[in-house]
Amino acid sequence: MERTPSTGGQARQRAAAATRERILAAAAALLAEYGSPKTTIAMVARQAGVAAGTVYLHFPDREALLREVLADALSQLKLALAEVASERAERSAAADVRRRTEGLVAFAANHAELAAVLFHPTHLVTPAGREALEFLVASQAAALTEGQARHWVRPDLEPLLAGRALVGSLLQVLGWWVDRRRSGQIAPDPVDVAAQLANLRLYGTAVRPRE
Amino acid sequence: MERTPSTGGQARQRAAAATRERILAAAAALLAEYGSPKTTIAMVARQAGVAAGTVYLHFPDREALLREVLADALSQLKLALAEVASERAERSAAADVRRRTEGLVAFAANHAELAAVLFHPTHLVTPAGREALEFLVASQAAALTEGQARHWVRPDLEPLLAGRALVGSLLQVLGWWVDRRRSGQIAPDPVDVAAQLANLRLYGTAVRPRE
Amino acid sequence: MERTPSTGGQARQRAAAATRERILAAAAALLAEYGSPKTTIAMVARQAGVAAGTVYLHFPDREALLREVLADALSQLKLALAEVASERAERSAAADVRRRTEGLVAFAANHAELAAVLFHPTHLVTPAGREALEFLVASQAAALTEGQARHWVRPDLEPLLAGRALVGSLLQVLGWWVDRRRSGQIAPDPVDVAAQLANLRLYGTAVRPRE
Amino acid sequence: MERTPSTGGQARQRAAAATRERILAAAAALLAEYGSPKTTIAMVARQAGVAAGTVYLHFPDREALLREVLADALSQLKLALAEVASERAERSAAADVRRRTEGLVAFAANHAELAAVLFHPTHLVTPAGREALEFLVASQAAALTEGQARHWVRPDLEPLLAGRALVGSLLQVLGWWVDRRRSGQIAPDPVDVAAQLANLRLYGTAVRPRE
DNA sequence: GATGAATGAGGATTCATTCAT
DNA sequence: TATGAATGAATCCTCATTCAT
Repeated sequence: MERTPSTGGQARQRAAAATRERILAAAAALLAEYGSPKTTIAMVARQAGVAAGTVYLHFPDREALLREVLADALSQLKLALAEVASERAERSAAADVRRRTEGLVAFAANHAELAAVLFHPTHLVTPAGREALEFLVASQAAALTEGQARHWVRPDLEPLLAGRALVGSLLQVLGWWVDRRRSGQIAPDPVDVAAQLANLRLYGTAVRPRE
Repeated sequence: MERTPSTGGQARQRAAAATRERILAAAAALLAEYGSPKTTIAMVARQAGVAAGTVYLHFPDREALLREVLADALSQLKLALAEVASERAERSAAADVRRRTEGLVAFAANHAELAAVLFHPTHLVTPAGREALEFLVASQAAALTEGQARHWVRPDLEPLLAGRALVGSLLQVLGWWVDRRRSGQIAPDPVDVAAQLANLRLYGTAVRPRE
Repeated sequence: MERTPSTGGQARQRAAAATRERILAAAAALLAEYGSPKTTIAMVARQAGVAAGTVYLHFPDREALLREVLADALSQLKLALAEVASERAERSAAADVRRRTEGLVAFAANHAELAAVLFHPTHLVTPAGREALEFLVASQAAALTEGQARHWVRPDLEPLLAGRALVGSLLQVLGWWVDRRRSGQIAPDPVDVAAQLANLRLYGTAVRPRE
Repeated sequence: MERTPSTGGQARQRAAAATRERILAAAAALLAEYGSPKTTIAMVARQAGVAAGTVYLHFPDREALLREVLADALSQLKLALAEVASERAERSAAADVRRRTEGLVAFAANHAELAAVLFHPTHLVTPAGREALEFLVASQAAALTEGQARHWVRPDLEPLLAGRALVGSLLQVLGWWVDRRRSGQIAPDPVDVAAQLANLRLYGTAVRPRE
């Protein structure tokens, strides 16, 4: 799928890699802003300061470029989530959920562009976008299943279905939140967003009897 | 020099209206399947069994056709939801949420195509799609606000944020569910879907202390 | 080229003739305003208060309709000019030129729409428009030739060339003048226009030695 | 992220410029022959020996291409007229008019295609064509005004009106003349055309008392 | 590796013309 | 006669992709 550049001079290799990165960065910026259907190769090339043909030196076609941007974003997200997950700490169920939600919100805050790409609706219909979505669903489902094993999560929940619902709310809210922040509109504080999402996830909307 | 054309030709009027409907139906089917960017006028015309030019006899442009399909779908959804809402009955908070969720799932089941159009991610970036989304968010937020007034809903929830989260889960789950059903894959029972969504919404994922 | 309507009821025939006239009038109005390339059959039909198909009942095609509008306008012009020409009066050369020029300006003033159609640049490239032009050239040339015979017109002038030049100035000035009047802009007085055109034609621009 | 593209590839630049010129030339040829409404981009591309899309590489749209052809033709005309005007010579009024008229005729003879474009009736309704026309009217009017100041031109002439009339005859005669020459028909000698036009302009059609 | 001009297959839209009612 | 919905060829323009330099 990718092409290994010729084995010649290392400086050239490095330069080529840099070009490749510039193209990816340019594509990410445009995809975050406009979504896939409205982002043309010409736009990407211009933004990257590169000729249109150069894009095809580094990616076989438009589709592959898009896929790679999304894959990169997804792996960054995985990285961020893994970091949170790996935190060594005894945590209560609720604290764990809160911590993970904060991690997700932090990712959206710190990698706003990647988040905007990942959560852009038009990308959910591409293979790579769908893959990202399904990864999130799967990990949420896994978390729920594990939670059920530990009696943190209600046993009547269908992990796959509930996981998908949770991902839906996360994508929707974070996508909206990131867009607002990126476009300079007022947006709730990250701490609040995380708290709201975590509470909603843990306890739903209903008042709890005697809590 | 102007003259109002005679109103005659009712058969023709009916035929024209039928053509218009065929075009709308064809567009709905294709939009549900492929989303807006991949649905061309030529495809719509072929599916409707008319010439390409005919589409422009009934709609000023592609955009207007898309808008109308989405608007139709949205108004059908509103209709379905209003019906549920108008049911005269003393309902508990939980029963009310369940009933409304069932109504939504029923809409998705009975108007699978419209639901698929409405929930197709690519449509959320169009004006009409965004309108549909914001309508849902607003009505969820309103429901939450009212619930807070009646002490059904936890007062710490931010209605707009939580409403958006709820819409996210509904769109995600119902979109996925409708797609599976439409493509003939196995999909959970409507009753289960509604129950899961309602429970998740009411109580979240955590086990409830002594319930 | 034309079609004789069926021999049936006379009332119907009269109605049909009226429709035909309405179409011609509508076409004239639009051609005067927009010129041929921007005037569509749909526009003509709407303006005439008639269905698009009806136009084809009275004219074999767009081209024929255009041709007839132009032909009508030309024959009106011929009529107006013939009237002036037929005035029984002993006239000096100069008076004759002035009278004829006044006649042309009067036509432009009184039949502004026909004049606008006739003088619209885009019509000069159609067969009918070219015919109108060539008619004017021929009659100017004839007038010049006659003038030469009577020693009113300088013998060194090439009638065909000079006639074309005269037509050029008439079309250009009257076209401009009619447009201004039709669009409500300030425009010189008809008397002035005629006087200027006649003087220019008779004596050119140079001051005359001892006049 | 932006980067100024290297300026290299002079050969390519030259080739691109050549393509651009080929397109302009093709457009000029077709516009001269058929006028704007009948000249399609496909025709231009075919005539230029390029693909249709290539045209849009060099011109933003059809309109811009047309505008540029007309602007080029106009500037060539201005150049030719300026050359004549700048000739250092003591000239009598009549000699001056003759010289200028000869200059115009020479332009029509030497740049037949450009002249045909410029004088094609359908172009007079485009913004660029109108601009060309108004430029000519303005310069004729200016010449007349100056002539009046020097007592070469009759004081009773309205410069703007007379200027327009003169332009009308020039366009009409030269347009006709160029067309004949371009289509291989017999056409008067340039010297004769210039002489006739100049005489007509100076003295009109009437015999002059004692000349 | 990089360039960017060139390509051409679509895609949206218009409009003269036809024809069943 | 009149209608007006339907047709489809023609036109403008876009954009992913190629390739000679």
